[in-house]
Amino acid sequence: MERIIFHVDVNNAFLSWTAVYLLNNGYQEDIRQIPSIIGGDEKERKGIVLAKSPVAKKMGVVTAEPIFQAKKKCPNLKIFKPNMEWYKEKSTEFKKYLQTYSPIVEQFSIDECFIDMTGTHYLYKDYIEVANKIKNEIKNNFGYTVNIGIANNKLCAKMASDFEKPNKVHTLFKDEIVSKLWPMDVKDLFMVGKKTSQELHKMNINTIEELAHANPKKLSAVFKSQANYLKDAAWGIDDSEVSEEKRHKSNSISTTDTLPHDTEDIEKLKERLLFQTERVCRELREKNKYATTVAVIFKNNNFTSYSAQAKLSNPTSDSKLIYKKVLTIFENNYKKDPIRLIGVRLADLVEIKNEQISLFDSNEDNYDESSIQKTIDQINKKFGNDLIISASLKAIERHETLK
DNA sequence: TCTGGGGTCCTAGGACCC
DNA sequence: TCTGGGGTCCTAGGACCC
Repeated sequence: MERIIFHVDVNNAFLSWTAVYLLNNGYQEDIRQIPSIIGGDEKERKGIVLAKSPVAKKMGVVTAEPIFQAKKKCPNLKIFKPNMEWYKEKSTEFKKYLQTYSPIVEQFSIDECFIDMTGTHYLYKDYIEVANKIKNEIKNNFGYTVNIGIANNKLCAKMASDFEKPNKVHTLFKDEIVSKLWPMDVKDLFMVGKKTSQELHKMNINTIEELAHANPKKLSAVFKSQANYLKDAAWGIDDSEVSEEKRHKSNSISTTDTLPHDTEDIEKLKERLLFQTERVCRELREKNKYATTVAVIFKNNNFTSYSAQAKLSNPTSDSKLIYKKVLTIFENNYKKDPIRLIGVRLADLVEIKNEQISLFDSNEDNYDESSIQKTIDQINKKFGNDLIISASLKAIERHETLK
């Protein structure tokens, strides 16, 4: 039986959700109707466009460009701060609502879900009608609009939801590939970014139709294993399942900060790493997971990035043990260049702690305190003390510094 | 005050083993 | 006697997504 997949995409998610928040809180103007953006703090060097209103878009404002550039294009631009807590709330509410239509909902990002509607035809005869119902209910109940793509697989559903915005339902069924997908520019195909489209254009492949008919050997020579994906995608082929778990199986947790000023100050960098380690470890413990790999991420004033990673002897969620590893990696890899951004990443996360008793690790220095820290996390959460760092963590920092 | 932050997946190359 | 070749594991970097 042919599958039926919906892809539901919130239109201008951050901006729409902020608009709803403001209207709920007595703000008179709907910021979706004026030239506006959601953007980071320019003073903190986080000043880029995260989302834009349709009016701002019309004036040439694009996502991820610096705010000062956006202002040039659009002098009367109004800028609003992102509110991630609120966005997460709206995202959860969005997903929960969609689950009332099918048990198989996959959250693809904060503002996108796939729904497997196959087998719901006993309940809903006409899928386009259901999609319109969902779209309208979201608008009426929650105050923002969505696009819905309907297709026989995830890839085509995703492509369809992107067609014409906002507040639209589109289909891209098998028999519509030639008429709807093929005329599109290759750069609009999912997973074809800047590099890939440049390479394709060099090969004189400009439309998805041309990609569909491209010589497989030539494609493979340039794109290696990606060639298979490209060919399949151009023909609208995708067998992947809508799966709820897949997205929950996060295999890494990371945090990075762009610093207010470039710095070569080792103490400052280490202190930043300390807070970041605490941040990612707390998230790790919340998820009841243990990390196997620790990485430190750098970006210098030339925008050159580098990173280094190392394995822990045992998976752990103990901030103290992880911070020790972070410092070792930092000291062995920091190139003494002016640092613009620094961060910590935990990877190869496992569910169960693999307690490997090592003869050499049985000293006090390597005693795993993760269970104690979990308790501390809960207390901190209860009393709202978000930034308490345990004294022992601080001690490591001092100790390592003195060495 | 010029270019964010959080992810996933893939690849090339080195170390090591047989 | 002038350097094979398969396999695994690991790391760094890059492409891509929202």
